[in-house]
Amino acid sequence: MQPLKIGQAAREAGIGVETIRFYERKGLVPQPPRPRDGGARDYGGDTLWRLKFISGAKKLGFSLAEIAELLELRTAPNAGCGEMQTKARAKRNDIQARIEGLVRMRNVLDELIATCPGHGEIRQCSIVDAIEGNGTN
Amino acid sequence: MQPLKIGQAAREAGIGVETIRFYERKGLVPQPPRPRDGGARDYGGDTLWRLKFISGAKKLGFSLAEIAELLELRTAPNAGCGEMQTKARAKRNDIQARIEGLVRMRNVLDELIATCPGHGEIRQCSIVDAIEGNGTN
DNA sequence: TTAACCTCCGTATCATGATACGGTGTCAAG
DNA sequence: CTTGACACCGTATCATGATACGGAGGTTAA
Repeated sequence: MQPLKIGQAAREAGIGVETIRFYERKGLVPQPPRPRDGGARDYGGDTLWRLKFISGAKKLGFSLAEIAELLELRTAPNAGCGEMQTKARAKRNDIQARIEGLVRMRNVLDELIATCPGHGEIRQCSIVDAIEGNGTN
Repeated sequence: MQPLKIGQAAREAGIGVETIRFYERKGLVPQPPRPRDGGARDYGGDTLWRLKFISGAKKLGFSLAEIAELLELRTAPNAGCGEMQTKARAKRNDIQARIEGLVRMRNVLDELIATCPGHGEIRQCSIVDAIEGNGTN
């Protein structure tokens, strides 16, 4: 199996080459070893998997720090599944809270959209007034 | 009516004084004129309204750039309610997509937590596959 | 063999959204 | 009349998440 080069991996993960190097510097993915023959590094296998994982988690709104934690859930020493379970639970609650915040946001927007007539002058737009009220809370 | 000073306005809008100045530099709010008598600027009226609007819109997940557009809509001569509604809808769909991703993530984590025996290797945990799948899309 | 296109690496720069710092001025209470 | 709390202003710094640049070298295909 010939090496998956960084450009290839970038395309597969839907990110940029520079971004991969950035993740390496951040320690989110290990930099694959350079082959003895001096060719390009191999970004396939686990490295590609991690890149895809990061890309996916980012789309869900996780920060790189959080993604690092998620990755640790898996990378951790085989010994204790219990500790991992605890971490997973904490992360689940994190996510649940985030969902609830977003649902509230969505509901407010739904209400605004429903109330707005959708035509006429902006002066009478109920959305504008409602957003202002939202700031005071 | 005596002038609403910047500190007062900041408290009313629920933001910091430095943040107001930052918004001024960004052009999101005009800097109120300094009175001829040399006292403090008046951050009441429309300025306060804008600060509250910004604060409220931020809570709904709008970026400052988006908020600038929303504010312009209001100032525009023949701006309609329709445009405002369109933007609100777009943001709503944005948020909805994020919610759906997070719900998937939460469900996978729930499954992991339920399936995990509490001991042994974490490698078989399925949490990660779902996230990875999300990255490829 | 020469152009096009990569890899590799260090360093620099950018965008976003603030927050902090330092100095000056003003005002009001004690 | 001094102390303290602000206002005002320019500039600096921060965190996060990238993206760009420059130059050396490798690979490939016309």
